[in-house]
Amino acid sequence: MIMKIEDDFDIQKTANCGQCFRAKEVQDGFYRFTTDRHVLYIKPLGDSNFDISCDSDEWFKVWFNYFDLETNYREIRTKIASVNDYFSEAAEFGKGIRILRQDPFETLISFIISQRRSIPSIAAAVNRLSESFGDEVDTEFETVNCFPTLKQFKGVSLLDLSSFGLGYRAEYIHDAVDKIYQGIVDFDNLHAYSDDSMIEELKKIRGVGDKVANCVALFAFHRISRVPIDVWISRVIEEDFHGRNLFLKVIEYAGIAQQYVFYYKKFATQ
DNA sequence: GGCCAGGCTGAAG
DNA sequence: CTTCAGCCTGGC
Repeated sequence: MIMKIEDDFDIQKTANCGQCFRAKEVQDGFYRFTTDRHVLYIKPLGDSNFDISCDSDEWFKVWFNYFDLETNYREIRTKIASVNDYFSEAAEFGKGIRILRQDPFETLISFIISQRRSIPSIAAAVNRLSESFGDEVDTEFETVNCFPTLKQFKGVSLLDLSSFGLGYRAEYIHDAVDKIYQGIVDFDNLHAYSDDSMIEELKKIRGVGDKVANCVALFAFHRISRVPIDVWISRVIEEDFHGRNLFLKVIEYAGIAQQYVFYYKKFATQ
């Protein structure tokens, strides 16, 4: 069906800006997104129209929220752009990016894997895990593997995990699954935590530090004032902001500003 | 072959 | 509190 979406919404940028690892361009301009057991094929048709593969019921139950369509990004982008020239250019370059509300467990495991690796290499590892341990869902075009659930990960030994080219991260994933399963990390209730206590709770997991914890807070729980500081954002603060953390100037939506800036620094200025 | 990548840990200053 | 080597593996 056709859906009209008037606000900033660029499928390609949203899929490729580094916040998610399983979104993919499939064919004929369609992008495939998956979350939980849902699969969506979506294609921009121009003039704010999008061809989507699901019905209106699923769209409003699942995807409207996933793409954060109730938030007015145009308004936020304009405010971010008004800070200085750098933010203005980054916001223009990243215009259309939306901060997804991804599945928390998938986000956690994906960003544990992400440390010291490139995006394609992260995506490959996440896909291998999905193909080996995740459920299969049939769509009208293909069979898609879901990201494995906590239960499915629980059934995988550390030894088996180690055979996935995850290196030292295999142990971190094993620890994450273990601590969530045992309730040492209160994962199911994280949505009720304040930003700071959420980060603290996540950091109980081995291999989860400030950066990964902030990615989970931002990309799964939509805590949009959180700014994950990776090497690219550090470089911006050093090289372009002269050591000042200018994200503080737009703290209410600093996470969105961060994503524009990350995308700009990594893909436009290299 | 050598070096480095979208971090974290643990040890030492 | 801050710094820094070492870590698995794949890609160049």
